[in-house]
Amino acid sequence: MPALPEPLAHFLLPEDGERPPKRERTRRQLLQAAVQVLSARGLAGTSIQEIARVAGMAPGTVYNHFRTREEIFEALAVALSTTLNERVVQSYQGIEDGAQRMSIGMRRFLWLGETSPAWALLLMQLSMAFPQVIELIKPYSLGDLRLARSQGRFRVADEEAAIDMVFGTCLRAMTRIAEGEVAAPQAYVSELLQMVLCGLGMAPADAAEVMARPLPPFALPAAPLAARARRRLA
Amino acid sequence: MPALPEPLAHFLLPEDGERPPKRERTRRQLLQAAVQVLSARGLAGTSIQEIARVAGMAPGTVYNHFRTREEIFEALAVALSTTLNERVVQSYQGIEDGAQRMSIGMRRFLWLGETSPAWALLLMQLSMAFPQVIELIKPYSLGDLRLARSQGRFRVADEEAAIDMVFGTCLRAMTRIAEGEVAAPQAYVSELLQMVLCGLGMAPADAAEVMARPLPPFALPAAPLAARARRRLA
Amino acid sequence: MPALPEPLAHFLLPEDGERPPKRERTRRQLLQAAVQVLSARGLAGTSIQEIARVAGMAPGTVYNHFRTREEIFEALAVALSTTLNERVVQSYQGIEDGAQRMSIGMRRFLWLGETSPAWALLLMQLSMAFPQVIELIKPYSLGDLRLARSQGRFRVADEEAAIDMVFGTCLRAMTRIAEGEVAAPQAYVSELLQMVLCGLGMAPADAAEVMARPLPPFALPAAPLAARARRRLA
Amino acid sequence: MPALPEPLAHFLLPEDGERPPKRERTRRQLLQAAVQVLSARGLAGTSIQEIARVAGMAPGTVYNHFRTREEIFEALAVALSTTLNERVVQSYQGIEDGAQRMSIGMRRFLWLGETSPAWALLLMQLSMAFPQVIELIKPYSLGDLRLARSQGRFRVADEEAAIDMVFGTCLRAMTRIAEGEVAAPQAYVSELLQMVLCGLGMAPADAAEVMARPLPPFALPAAPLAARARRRLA
DNA sequence: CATGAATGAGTATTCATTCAT
DNA sequence: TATGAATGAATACTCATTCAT
Repeated sequence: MPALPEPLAHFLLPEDGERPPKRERTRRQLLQAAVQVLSARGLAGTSIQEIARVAGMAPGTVYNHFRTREEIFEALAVALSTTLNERVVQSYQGIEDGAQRMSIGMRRFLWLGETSPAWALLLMQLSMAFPQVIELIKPYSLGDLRLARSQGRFRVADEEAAIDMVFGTCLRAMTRIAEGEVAAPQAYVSELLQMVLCGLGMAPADAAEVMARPLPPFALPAAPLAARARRRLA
Repeated sequence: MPALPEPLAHFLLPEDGERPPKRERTRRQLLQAAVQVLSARGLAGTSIQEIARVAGMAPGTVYNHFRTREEIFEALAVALSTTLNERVVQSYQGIEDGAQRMSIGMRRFLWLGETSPAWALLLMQLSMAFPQVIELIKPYSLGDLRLARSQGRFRVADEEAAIDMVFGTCLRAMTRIAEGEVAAPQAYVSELLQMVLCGLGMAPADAAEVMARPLPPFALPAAPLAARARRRLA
Repeated sequence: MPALPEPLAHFLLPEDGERPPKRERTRRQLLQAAVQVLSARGLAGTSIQEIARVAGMAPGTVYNHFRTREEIFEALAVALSTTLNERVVQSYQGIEDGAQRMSIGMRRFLWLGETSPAWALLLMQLSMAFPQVIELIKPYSLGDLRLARSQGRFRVADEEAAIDMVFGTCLRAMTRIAEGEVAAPQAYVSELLQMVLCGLGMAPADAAEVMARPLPPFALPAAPLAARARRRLA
Repeated sequence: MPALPEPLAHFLLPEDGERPPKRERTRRQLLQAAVQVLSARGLAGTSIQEIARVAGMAPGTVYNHFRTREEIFEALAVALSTTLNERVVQSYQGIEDGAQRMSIGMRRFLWLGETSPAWALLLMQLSMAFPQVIELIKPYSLGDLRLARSQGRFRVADEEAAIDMVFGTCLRAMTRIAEGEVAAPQAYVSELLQMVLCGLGMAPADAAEVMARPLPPFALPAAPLAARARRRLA
């Protein structure tokens, strides 16, 4: 399975210089194995025994970390969604324009479909089975939506409907991109998101201007304090 | 399982006055049973044996009509999608305005989520597993989109992206409505589709006006000639 | 399936100019279909439904002709064995030397393995499941064996053992030839049967001499009287 | 199922004083159960579920030891053939005369048909489905054949044909004996093998002399060193 | 904690046979 | 006689989960 783009790649790996306790290490190995099998076989086709086999462990071991088959997938769904979320939000930390913040979120999301189709499809699979995947992202989108509205950038009558349009469009577009059905993803994304922004009440010119701004880089998170301290000593 | 609204209810039933041959009758009973089980247990949880049991038949009988487990679901997906499609298109037969045609399609679709949540969720399940469900509808949407564009009602740069926004939004909205997560579906649908129409390039006022027009009735299809003739004789 | 050599080919076909009643014709079609399926799938893998399908009939029809699955195979076994037997015996009708008669029987048998491997393997399959295949041939072999003994050509202490050596050797050799494991069947058969004849008490020189005599032609049977009569009228 | 004669009986049992690990014990229990069911129902009629039932285990357990239905039968075929082979070869270890070695092999083989008909028939069944059964024995027979030839005892033109006569005759004779069709097996075997030896080029008197020599005892193998040591300590 | 053998209910699918038409 | 839809028991194989070691 092709690696995730850097800022996401480590969501299952120990932080730099970090050496998590064995229990945690085993758990991550299992989740990594689950990713592999899920990508290859799909949710329904993924068995505990194969996850264990891929992780190089005995089937029984899985149950020392997860009470149930479902629990593995759910843990994975939450971890993946949370990490993606964190990184995206962090990438537009300094930006004040609600419309731009939201456009960045959507662009980053669709960018994942283009650069890591396997991961994107995995995320889609999990989002269907585990609503948390989306529920975890929603608050951030809603925050940006309200910000943009208060700034007079969006003109939205029904927040709920707006969020549904945003997520519905992005989920579908991500799938189509990841499945290789979109010939020129860059242009496609640009046009698609301009339409969405217009739907949210922006004038076409403003939407185009927002989409023309550069996408801020997608950085690694600052290492947690403890890890940073340890690294300094080494 | 609550009945489908009238114009759809008969997609598995014999036409009025029709008495299909036994083979066809059994096939429909099986599909009906499949609907029940699918709704209750979900795609992955639906076994051939339970379909047979619900249909009051032996497991082997299923294989006189479908070569494979998949084939049942696929047949159901296609039948459901096709019927819905036919009825919707028929309901706006006389209407010339592309924007209105498209808005009617979307409204009718979401209306199904409201009036027949179980059926709507079934359709969603099937649409994930069988792309045909959507591919069968696409050409009609695309036709209306182009019509509206040629009439100067829509201003769309990328047809593909536009279609994805339409379908993505409607699929997600339909699910949320069917799952009862939307408090006031009427208003929600109105606002949602106005946003979509704006995204497709309409001015807010025009979008509002289109959405204000009445939804044409959803009629039973004219019976096929042969059936009508037979009925007249009876 | 490659045709059987002429004198055997017609064991499932109507005699020349013959037009058997429909019942008989259907029965033969079923047996022919059974041959095809058996050759392709083996005894255990042959289903009634496929025989019917290959014969272009409904499964139920089979049961108008055979009470049971077994019965088809048995009928086929007996028919095939009987026909082969008849033709072989007929081919050495005029020959008086018991040793030669027996050698001809064995040669003809192995010749089938070489010229019609598929049929030979079918015959082997059937002979394992239906002892009749062999029991039908035995009396003829035994007759020839006794003749040769009374002529002082064979020196055999135990008839039963002799017959078992003959059949055991021929059955195994036929299989190996039919499966293509024998590089030079002609020489192989010659050496093999010389050994068998020596085992039956002949001197090597006599055995060689018998095997050097030409194999009499394998002719079509004289048509049965009734058929001949009918043909003359036509 | 009647026990196998001693030297063969243990091919599924732990060596004396041995206590194999659990996995191995279970595997042998499964093979033993397979023997029972195969003998009673035949190859085609033997189901995994019945093997498991007879072994007192759950059906799934079988698949922890054999990947496939076939694999059980094959494992059994190989184990049975190998053990028989080993014991026979060992029983004529010190004998130098190739003709005698070969005659002992054949006699022992047919003796199994007489003393353990059920096992013999099982072996026949397996030998039809799994050529390995015979292929494993062939090299030894071929070795003896060549030895006898080099000693001037056999006069054989075609090794391949000779081996086929030997195996063909023995397989058929074994079946007939095991099925109780032979009234006086001792005499029968003696006459049969004299014929075979004559076929291989011996003079009748020599063949009779070889067959008159006593059959060497059929001993248990020397226990492996480790096992012997352990036993001494106990 | 990790192991991995064992479990046993569950699954899709096949197929000989019956029987109403 | 032929049909072919229906039957329903049978079967190989899977897999989440348990538990003794």
